[in-house]
Amino acid sequence: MGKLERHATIADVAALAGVSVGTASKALNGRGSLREETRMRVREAARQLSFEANAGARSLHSGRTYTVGMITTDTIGRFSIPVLIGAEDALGAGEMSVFLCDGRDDPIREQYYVRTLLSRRVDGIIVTGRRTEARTPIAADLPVPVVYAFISSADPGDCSVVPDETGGARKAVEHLLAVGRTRIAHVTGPEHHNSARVRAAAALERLAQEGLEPAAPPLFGGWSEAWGRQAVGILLAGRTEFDAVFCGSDQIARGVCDALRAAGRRVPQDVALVGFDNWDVMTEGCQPPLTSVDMNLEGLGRSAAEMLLAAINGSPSPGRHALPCHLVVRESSAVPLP
Amino acid sequence: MGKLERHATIADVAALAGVSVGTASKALNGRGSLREETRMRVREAARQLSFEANAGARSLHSGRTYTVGMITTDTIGRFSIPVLIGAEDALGAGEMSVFLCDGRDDPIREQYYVRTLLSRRVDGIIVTGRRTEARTPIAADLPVPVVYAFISSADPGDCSVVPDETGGARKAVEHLLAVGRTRIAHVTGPEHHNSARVRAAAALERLAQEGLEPAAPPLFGGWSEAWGRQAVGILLAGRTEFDAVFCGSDQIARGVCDALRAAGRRVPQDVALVGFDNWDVMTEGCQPPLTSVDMNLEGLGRSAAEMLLAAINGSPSPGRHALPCHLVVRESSAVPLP
DNA sequence: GAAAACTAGGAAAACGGTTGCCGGAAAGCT
DNA sequence: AGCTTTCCGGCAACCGTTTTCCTAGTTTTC
Repeated sequence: MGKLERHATIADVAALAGVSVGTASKALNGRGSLREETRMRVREAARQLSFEANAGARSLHSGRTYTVGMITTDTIGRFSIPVLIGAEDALGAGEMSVFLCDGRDDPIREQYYVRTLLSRRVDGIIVTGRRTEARTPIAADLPVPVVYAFISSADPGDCSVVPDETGGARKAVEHLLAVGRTRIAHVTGPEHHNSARVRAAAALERLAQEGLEPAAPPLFGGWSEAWGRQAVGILLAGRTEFDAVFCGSDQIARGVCDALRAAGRRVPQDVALVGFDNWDVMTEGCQPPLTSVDMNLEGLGRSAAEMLLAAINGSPSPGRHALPCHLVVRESSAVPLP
Repeated sequence: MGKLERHATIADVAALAGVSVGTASKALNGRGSLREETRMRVREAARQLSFEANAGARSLHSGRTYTVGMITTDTIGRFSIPVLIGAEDALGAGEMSVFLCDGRDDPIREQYYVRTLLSRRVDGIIVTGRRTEARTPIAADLPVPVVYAFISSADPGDCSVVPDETGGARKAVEHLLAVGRTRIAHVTGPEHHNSARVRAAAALERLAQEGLEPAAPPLFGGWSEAWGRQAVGILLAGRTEFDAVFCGSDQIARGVCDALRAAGRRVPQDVALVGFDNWDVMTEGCQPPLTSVDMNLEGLGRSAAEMLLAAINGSPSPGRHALPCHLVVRESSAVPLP
């Protein structure tokens, strides 16, 4: 299996087909007026040399590279990946290639990437990250459009696409109410984490709307299973009874589930359980399978990419766009048999 | 926050500095012989216009683009991501940018990506994927070097970097032997899956080396927790006793752990448990924390990137390179107190 | 049968950089 | 003063494509 020595150029193709370079270009791009026979001859020559036009040279002329940069603020993680996949998919369909840049929470590294992307003349940039918090804009006065996905920009003039976590939390509570639960507790991540606060606030508000109090003040802790287990201890030690727990993440929910079972409470008969993220590993591993809020991250990535493409074509969509979450109901919150 | 209209060109810089284009280029790249004063003047002009040399135009001349393509055979998943991160890191250090391409198990899509990457004149390509199986080469006679990471190429002349799963499985068994277990069972994924077969074979072989039989024939099933739980049922129903289970994945191990506890067997006192993958979500979520084999995927990605860089610079490393796995010991296999 | 109207394809100028070569000016030497 | 050397920096070619303009040849038209 030899290695082809070098890439064929259009000059090679032209020579082989016995035409000028310009004519070869026209033949391959369907421009100009050429005899069909000539066109075929050139195409055949190109095929024979497995010619692929040099995209760099081409974009030199067109001013567009058909590439975009994707920068992750923090690390490429569980949340940024679906966003990334969705975006890659939508962009690939538009014949655009994606530069991957892992920011690693390092501002220096991030700025280096921004410069690199600009020198590569990307047509646009997507910024994403692990959390939904608003962040300072990646740079001021960039010559290309930028879209923030999942994470959002602190500048309201920038285009950000985020999940509607408030709506998602509300849906979770509404579902628990619909299956007849009224003594609902909330266990979630650290209070300094934006998502934890937003989801907790939305849950409380929705309960208040029904004239209900939560079964306990929201329990802020970590995003781990261990915290979920620990939180159950706290709930059981408290005086008030509870018939449902809405958790800020699936991992917490799983911990809660395991601890409840260990304490002899049945899920969902005694306690209904709803998680957040709809992460298959957790929802399927949980016994019983876990009801959860899905943020549709892949769709979010896709939307972000579409907005970026629109912006590149001159129709920006500034502002913060919140995409709906939806609830996926499974056995952990199924109505108990009468 | 306005938008800069267009990228400054070196001609703009030259004009502002009052020198010719060629001189400007030399000043910025430290070539030629120029007065220090001139150099500074040009640099200042470049800074003022926030000039970034057009990488496409530049590579037109140098013949190198300082980009590589990363194609995932199947989907961007739990295994390909660390590989990808490692590779991106190593390449970024070498000032190379990465094109991300998600093959999605679709050969058409894959071929499209190969063509695109070639037209973008990448300096090399890394192919990765979800499984370690050998795959047919991505294409014959490519004009750029290719390295397969995690997945491997069926052509032994290609460069592949893979984890030494055999060694990893052996280490797991050796560890169980070292903590005094002799009646060891093996629960793993589907038999048609390469990793399942390789790991099982290595485990059996290592046992045989001690003159031992497994506590039961290897149990092939799925990679899920559910299968792990189910497998415990099978083991308990069998006649032979067992004092350890080596699992083909952490998810299986976790299922096994939960089911053992539910059946009243203590981990690690009654049964020691070792998983595979060292996936934090599982090893930490498990009660007790899970001992597991780590394939060092990030390091693998890094190695692959380094080999690719070497190949680009003219020193290819053909063949299949197996990188060592290591065992991370946690409580699930701790020696029981005497 | 000549002028007008097409048609097919070539020549050359971009696009944005890099680099080898060369010439002019200043400085050093006799 | 005249010659050589050194130092700066400009000129132009080149990288691979696209596109505009133009010309020569072929048809059509009256």
